[in-house]
Amino acid sequence: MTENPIEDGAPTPNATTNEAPPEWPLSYQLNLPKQTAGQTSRKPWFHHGLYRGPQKRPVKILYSQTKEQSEAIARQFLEETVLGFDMEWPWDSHKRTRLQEKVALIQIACENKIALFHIAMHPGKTAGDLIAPSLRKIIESPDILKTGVAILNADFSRLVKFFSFKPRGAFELSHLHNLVEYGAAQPQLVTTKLVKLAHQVEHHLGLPLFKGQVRISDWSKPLSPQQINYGANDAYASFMLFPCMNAKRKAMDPVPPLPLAAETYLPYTMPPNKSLHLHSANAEDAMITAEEFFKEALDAAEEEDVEPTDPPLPTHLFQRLVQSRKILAGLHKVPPYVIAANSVLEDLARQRPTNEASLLQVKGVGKQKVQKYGAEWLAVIAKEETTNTLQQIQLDGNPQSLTTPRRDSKRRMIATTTGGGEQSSFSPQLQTGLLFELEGEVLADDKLVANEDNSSSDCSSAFGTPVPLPTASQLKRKRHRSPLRELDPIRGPPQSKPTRTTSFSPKSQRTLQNKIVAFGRQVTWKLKLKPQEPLVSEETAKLIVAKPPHTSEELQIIPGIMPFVRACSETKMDLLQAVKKWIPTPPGASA
DNA sequence: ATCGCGTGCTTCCTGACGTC
DNA sequence: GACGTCAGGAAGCACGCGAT
Repeated sequence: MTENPIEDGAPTPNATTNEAPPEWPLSYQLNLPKQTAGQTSRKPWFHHGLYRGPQKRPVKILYSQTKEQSEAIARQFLEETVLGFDMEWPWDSHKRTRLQEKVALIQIACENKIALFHIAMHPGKTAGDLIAPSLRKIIESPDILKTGVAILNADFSRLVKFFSFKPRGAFELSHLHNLVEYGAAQPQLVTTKLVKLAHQVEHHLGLPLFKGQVRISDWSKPLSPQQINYGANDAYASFMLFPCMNAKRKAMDPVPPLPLAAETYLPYTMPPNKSLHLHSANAEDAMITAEEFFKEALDAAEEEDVEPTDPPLPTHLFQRLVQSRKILAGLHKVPPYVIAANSVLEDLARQRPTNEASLLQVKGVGKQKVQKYGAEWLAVIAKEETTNTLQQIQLDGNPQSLTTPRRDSKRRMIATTTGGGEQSSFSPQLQTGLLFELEGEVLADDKLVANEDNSSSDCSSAFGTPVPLPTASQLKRKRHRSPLRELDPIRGPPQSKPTRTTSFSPKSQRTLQNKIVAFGRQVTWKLKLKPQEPLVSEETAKLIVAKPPHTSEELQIIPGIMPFVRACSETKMDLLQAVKKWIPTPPGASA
């Protein structure tokens, strides 16, 4: 049995922050076999057989070839509130005439069992002959959500067209996927757009879903083991995705309501790409669009926020940019205003872009400006950042305290669990979904969710977004340093450790910086996908030398370091070890 | 008023992708 | 295989911007 999806309380735009990580919501969990030493690790395909319940009970498969068997099996599902749902039919069913060949197989799944109703084998000529009453009841009940991809326009439309059923409770998984994936960060993307089941399974359940030729095999004959596996898998995946994504939804801030059943507002034909409709918390309205919901939430959050939205203008950096504009104007023999308007320089100073991509985000800066003046602007900004950071490290040894508040910080604070759009350095746990931890001894082992390159060996990839790096153990450490903890108004920021700064001669510093940059190049060569920009900038190298990290925590708080850290992990090159080798821990310093 | 630029919009086309 | 959707690129055009 699963929880009732509707019974999670009336969501409000001002829902409080969910600090506690959501737990895997089911008693049946992924149970991968332990890897032995030296064994090549590779992700297995998603398979219902990989899940185990209490006392290691496997998922049962119930297969019916007659209406009577179907009735007995269907009755076992009548008390469920959510069922994975799928149907199969011969790919050339439009050429066939028998009703059994219009809908050959109906699959439903709950947490502990999967039913395969092989309609093609049922004798009879009418819908009443073929479909057991309890199965029809399940299909037509609005209180039993049937979850699947394209369930309305593919599966349910067939049941309407050929069986004259009135199916209800079609829960389109793509809708929930879009909701938890984009949420408040990009509400315009929270639409009814369909997303492949295989994509969703890999994304949320962490394992690839096999889709071979069996999909278009003949479902009208007795099923082969491959067909049974395929049919059972699709339905079970459709079921598993719901509680998984629903847990992510409940972890969002604000908590959006569940999407409405698809048939309540969408046609049975291929749905247009429109804004997702959600259950409304307002008793007067039955529904609210996702865009409206997040707009209300944002407005409410901004009303509470009394601080000005624009950060103060960093006048020193602005003056530097003005000087730089003069020089550029001289070089290009154009008036300064052609290089950039004052407002553009102000935005540059406020937003402090660090690469060409972020330069392009600045209003008034396009490809041509980036090409002509981008390098100069980036250099001015980087120089200013380095000067500031070094000064700050000398003052308090905490480079993180320098993070400039961004214009859209509020929007990011109400971002989603897995977040589309730009990732915020304020909320690493939200980007990766790694706050989703699985229970159980097997899943608690970092090494068990296999991956070809071992780069995503974190257990939570089976529930969060499978983001390769940093590893789960690194992120667990990070969790203890959660930004929420650091911003906690009651407990206040954690006590900073005694700072260690280095006192190398300028020449030694330069040598060490060069070593770090060269290390970055080695890592780049090993990467399969080469980054467009150097993994480690001179500024970052300077910061490493200025305050050498001795733990991964210290390493990860260095501004701009994370792409480098990820690439090192991916290529199995130990950055921390290298730094320690070049810059040994001074005596008496605590790691 | 002028200039050069960025931006946004529309239209058309193509190919990829989605379902079974 | 059939059918439909959608994203992205290219091209052209209009408009707004800000310093002089």
